[in-house]
Amino acid sequence: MSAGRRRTVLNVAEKPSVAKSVSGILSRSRGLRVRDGRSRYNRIFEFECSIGVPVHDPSNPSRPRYEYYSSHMLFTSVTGHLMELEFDDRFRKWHSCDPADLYQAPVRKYVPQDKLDIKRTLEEEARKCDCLVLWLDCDREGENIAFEVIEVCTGANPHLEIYRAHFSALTDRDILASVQKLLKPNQLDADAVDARQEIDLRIGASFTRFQTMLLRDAFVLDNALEDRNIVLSYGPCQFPTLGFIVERFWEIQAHEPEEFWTINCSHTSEDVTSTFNWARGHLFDYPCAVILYDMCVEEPTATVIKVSNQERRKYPPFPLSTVELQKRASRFFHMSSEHTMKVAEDLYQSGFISYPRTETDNFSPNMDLQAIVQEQQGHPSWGSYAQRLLDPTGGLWNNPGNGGHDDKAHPPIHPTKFSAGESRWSQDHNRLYELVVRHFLACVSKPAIGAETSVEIDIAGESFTATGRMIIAKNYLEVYRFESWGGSIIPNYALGQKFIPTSLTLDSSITRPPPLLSESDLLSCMDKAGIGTDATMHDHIKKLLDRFYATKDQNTRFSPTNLGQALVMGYDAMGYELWKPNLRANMERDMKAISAGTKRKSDFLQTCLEQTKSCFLDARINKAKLLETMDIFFERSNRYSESTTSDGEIVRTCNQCLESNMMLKRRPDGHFMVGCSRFPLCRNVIWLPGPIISASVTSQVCTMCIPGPVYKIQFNFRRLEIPPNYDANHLGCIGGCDNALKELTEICGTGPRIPSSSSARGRSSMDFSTSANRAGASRQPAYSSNNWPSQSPLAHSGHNDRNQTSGNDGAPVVCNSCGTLCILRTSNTAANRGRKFYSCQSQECNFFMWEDNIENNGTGRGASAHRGVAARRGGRGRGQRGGRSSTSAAGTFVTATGEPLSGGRFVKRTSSPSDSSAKEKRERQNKGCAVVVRQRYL
DNA sequence: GCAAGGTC
Repeated sequence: MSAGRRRTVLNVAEKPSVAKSVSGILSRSRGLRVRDGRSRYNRIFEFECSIGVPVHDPSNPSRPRYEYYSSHMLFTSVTGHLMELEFDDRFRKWHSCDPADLYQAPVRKYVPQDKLDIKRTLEEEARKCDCLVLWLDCDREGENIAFEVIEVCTGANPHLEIYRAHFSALTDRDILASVQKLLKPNQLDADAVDARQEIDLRIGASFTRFQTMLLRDAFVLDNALEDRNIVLSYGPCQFPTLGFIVERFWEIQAHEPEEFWTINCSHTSEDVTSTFNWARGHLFDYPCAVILYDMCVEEPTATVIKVSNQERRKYPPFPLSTVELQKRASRFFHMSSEHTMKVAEDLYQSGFISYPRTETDNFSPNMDLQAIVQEQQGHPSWGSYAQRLLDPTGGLWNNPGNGGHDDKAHPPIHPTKFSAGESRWSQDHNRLYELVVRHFLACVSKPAIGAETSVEIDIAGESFTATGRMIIAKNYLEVYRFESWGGSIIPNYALGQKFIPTSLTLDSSITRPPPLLSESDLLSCMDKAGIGTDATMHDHIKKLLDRFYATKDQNTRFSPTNLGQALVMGYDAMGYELWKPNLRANMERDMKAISAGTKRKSDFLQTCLEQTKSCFLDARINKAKLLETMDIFFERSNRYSESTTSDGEIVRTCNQCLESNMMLKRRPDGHFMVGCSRFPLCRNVIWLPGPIISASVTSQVCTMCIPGPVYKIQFNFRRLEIPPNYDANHLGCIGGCDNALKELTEICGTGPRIPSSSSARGRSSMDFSTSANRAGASRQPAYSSNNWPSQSPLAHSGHNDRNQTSGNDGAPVVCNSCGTLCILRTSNTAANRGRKFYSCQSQECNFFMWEDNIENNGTGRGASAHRGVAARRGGRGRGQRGGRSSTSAAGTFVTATGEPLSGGRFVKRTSSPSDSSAKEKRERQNKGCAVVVRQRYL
């Protein structure tokens, strides 16, 4: 390119509004023409302008020299990403491949149907041009979109010279400077986004297909979910968002109220009552509180020991970012984040507010903030405040604070056009516009100022403090009516003054669980953990509602549904943190490394996909855990997942017909078999043991069986339906080498499962832990990731139609490692046939003790095994809740009534100290200590 | 029919 020669330049912005604004600035509105493109939203602006392009200077390679060209500018836009990532056609149908294949399946970027018009515009305009200048937003996504535009434009005109404009705000200064110093686009930023897109697609699609096909047809979901087309999606943003909701819900359920005590003191003087707060706050120890209280009552004279006066300030909020807009609209107006964004988008489109998707919470010094205030002077509600702000003698103006975030693309949300309300606006349009304007006016105002008086008194050595506040200047609070600054007035007290309190009471209260997460809380959690972006956070929340993973009540507080809980519980039980925010945080860290050039996209993709695929395969092998947690909340359906089992998984080539494959299949009654896919021409079949919960073909090949390869199968058995000396998780082979599998088939049979008259779902009656929801009980099991569901009432009832659950004294037997009820069973194994043993019903604990060992000394083989496991698992088991430890020795059994089983080394199980002290507290409270004193002083 | 990210 030779300096001075006139160029034709195609400029592309990320959205139509930016194309318009930048064209206006660069043309200085002189000779600006506009015409339609093929897309109705993306018009083309034309004007003349000079551009500065970098020229490589060998003498100073790090600082390019610039050459300037007068240019004919064509300025158009895209609308966000021009391309989408998708699997090749043959992997797109759900049943076209194993979901695990999606980790290697070829992917391609393509322009979707609704963007083809924009693509054609770009191609047509690119053919006329010498240069392409990219004006996408200056963030990683913008850089990635830039390369999508480059691909389309160079496809039409390979001779284009390509430059990137960098600007941090749509201000004259920034834009005019950037066009004079164009740079090259940054491939590393675009690479980071490519990697993110690919991983999101592969993880999301594989897990979504896997869990949908596994669970949708296997359970009778709630009525609302009975649409068979429901998708049980997994996504690296939606699941951590669900995780926040579920964790809070479990926290609430696991909360155990605790009583605490406070000494409250008040004093009325000059018709004003001051409330004095106890310096100790509150005590959980009742006797201690009573002693201190008694001392105060004995010598109730209060002495003023300190009086202080201080000026306090309440600062206005930082300039408004998207997340803050959503949080505040939710708090002030109960608007959902999704609705807020819709209304904000509408206000933006019609020019009343600035771009509503921004992380920036500080104003660039270049912005003319006074001009924005000036526009608002005529408003009937806040116009006079705006006038006062602009009055230099009023002293109300204050430069806005800096919240510390800058996305380098958009300013904070602020009003861009005056309105006293439009006829077509809904109430929410009015509310949101008012919030944006008042927030802006508040940002440029002085903080509120108050005078705070603090009085400290001493009663019998105990200290109490009363605080009063008087607002001296409301300042920003005058216009920001959504916030208040509570103040109370207290009378004047003099140092050394003595008085008798009007009331002195000992009051009890109980600790309360935290509230359910509000939308504002949820947005904060997501923001803090980096889940989603300002433009997508509300989408992730809405997705949880759409998928029936969570519900939102009238107070915008979220609860997980049974489905949401079951899924999170399932992944948690598998030991994966797929529902926690770490995955996304790690991804963000890796994206930064790719952008910085310290990590290569290809290396990162390879490592990350290998790890994720291995996690996926592992999850599939452990799918029984997911099925188990679903069992807690839902009944099994008789549909069984035909979709996953009709074709089956290949185990080996059929050793009879040698033509087809032997496939692992699930029978319509839920049992498993391995049969030749040539059936009925070939009738080779291997029936598998009845108590199998799940079976998955692994990639491991048996080294003994021929003809190979014979792939091993990961079995998961129902613990209580197989003899105790067999492992519930068994990697087996159907080729003939696996004696354990043969024995289990012989012992347990291949027929239907043990029927249960008491089970609504045909479950084994001993499987008590899954009943809460089915029985219509309102209480769901409390659960946290280190805290298994508490036992259902059935667990303690001792009702069991098949198994004895009591010890030799008739009382129920409780496993003292995990606190779960035990059952007495009879062994069927050849070595121990007829021998009785106690079996802990907790599937987490899974251990047993021979009954004859208990009667001898309680330290037999079973006890040893039990101890070993308790140690391996850190001594914690299912049903054992934090803070409540068993008082008995490890590896022994005691009865629930606290009596030891005969002859053994057993320890009495006492009620917890907190239970007895709580009872004592209640009794003492009922004696009315506080009431007596109230009578004395009132 | 899957994700998350842009945007209209």
